[in-house]
Amino acid sequence: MATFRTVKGFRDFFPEDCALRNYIFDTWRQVARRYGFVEYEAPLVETTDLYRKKSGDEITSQLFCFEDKAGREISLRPEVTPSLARMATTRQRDYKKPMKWFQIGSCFRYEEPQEGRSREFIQFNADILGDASSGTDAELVALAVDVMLAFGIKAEDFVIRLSNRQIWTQYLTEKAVPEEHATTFLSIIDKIERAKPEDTAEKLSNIGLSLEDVRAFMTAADENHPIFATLRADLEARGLWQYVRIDASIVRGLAYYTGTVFEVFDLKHGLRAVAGGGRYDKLCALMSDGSVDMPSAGFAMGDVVLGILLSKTPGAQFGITDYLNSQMGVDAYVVVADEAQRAPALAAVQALRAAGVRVDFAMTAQKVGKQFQAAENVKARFALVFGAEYPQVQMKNLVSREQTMVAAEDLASTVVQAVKQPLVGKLIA
RNA sequence: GUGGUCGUAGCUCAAUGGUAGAGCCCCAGAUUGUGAUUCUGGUUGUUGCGGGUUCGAAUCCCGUCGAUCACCCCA
Repeated sequence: MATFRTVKGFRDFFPEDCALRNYIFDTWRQVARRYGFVEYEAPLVETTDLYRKKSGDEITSQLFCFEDKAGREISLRPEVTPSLARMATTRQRDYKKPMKWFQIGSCFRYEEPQEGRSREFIQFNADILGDASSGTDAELVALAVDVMLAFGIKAEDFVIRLSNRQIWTQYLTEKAVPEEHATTFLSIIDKIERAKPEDTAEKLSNIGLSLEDVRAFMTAADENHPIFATLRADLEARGLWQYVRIDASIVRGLAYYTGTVFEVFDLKHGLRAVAGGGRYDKLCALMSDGSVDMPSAGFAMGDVVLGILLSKTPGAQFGITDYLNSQMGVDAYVVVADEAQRAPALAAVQALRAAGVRVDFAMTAQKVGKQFQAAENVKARFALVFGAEYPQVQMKNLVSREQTMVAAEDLASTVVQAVKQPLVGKLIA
């Protein structure tokens, strides 16, 4: 039994886990680049005040915080948006608007871990800064949809639940509810599907509202509500409206959202939200004490729930398998059949690697059978046998099992050509 | 932070208060120039940890740590 283990809520990434993680990263990055986003990164730690200033109680109660050796209050980042707002407000004049930025990195929240929830998780963040239009919101929803599709997660597997906080602020204005109750009210709406109706009714009556009236308003706030009109037209034109379901109970816990809000949910497994985000028009102004007013919107997708969803979605397996095959294998395994030929074999290993071929070999003397087994284990496509016949080298296709002799001087160019050929599937006897 | 369930080999699990086991995996050999199968052998445990009850504890009790579920909320 190991004496040491990972700290509660933290994960190891063994090679197979790391390969899956890299597949997720590559897919995120590829789709974001397809949308014209550029990548940035922020520090893993910030002053605790940065999070106190904006996020609201939900997040600050989960901060992974500590004092550094000089007594400064520091927190591991629970999310990246505050750092982004800090960075963007500091140097926004250096960048043309709108700024389409994305980021991939770890975040930390001190909460009770369970399935889909760990204390360190990796987020993909995509944000568009300096554009208040609903076209921006549509671009972000479209990106979220395309990311899901890129993973092989299809329309029957997920949905974007979308709303707009303004329908509720308008509602409160109509009902003459004092503004200081707005946060309380949104918190009630957030829980309305989970809490007991009588509790909800009581909380609403405390701020002068009735559950029946709120319920009726929610039902009426469907996809025909005028507040969604331009966003809907945009997404319909893209053919993506089918992925969106208007749901007025989506308000999101973070304090800074001001307009469109949405979350990505799976439809078949009852998992937690895969992604979430929305419009935060006032955040940059808040973070810069009013000197930079930059309306913005964005969303984040976490690797943990996404990973669970990928493992449970049959259609997502092809992409993973392809990626793992391309990333985990090597092109050629050099077999040293005769130790007298180790020197030229090593020279060939280095020459092949210099030519861009992925090569592995037995670093100590091994029986030929062992070396072929090792070639199989590392998923090599070709075996290159250095033996008594050198300077002829035997080249064996480990899939088709065909063998040919190649002159040592032609080996690099021959292998380079061979690995470009499409894979021939293994025949099933 | 609160409550429920659980914790045995690297993994999946067995062992009714009475000597801690199996399968898989891994390593070596059978097999000295070809991948599979098979066979043989081998490593692996302070039964999460610490106390307690008992002649005797993997088993019962308490605590603690961890996993998981619910609350909370969300990536």
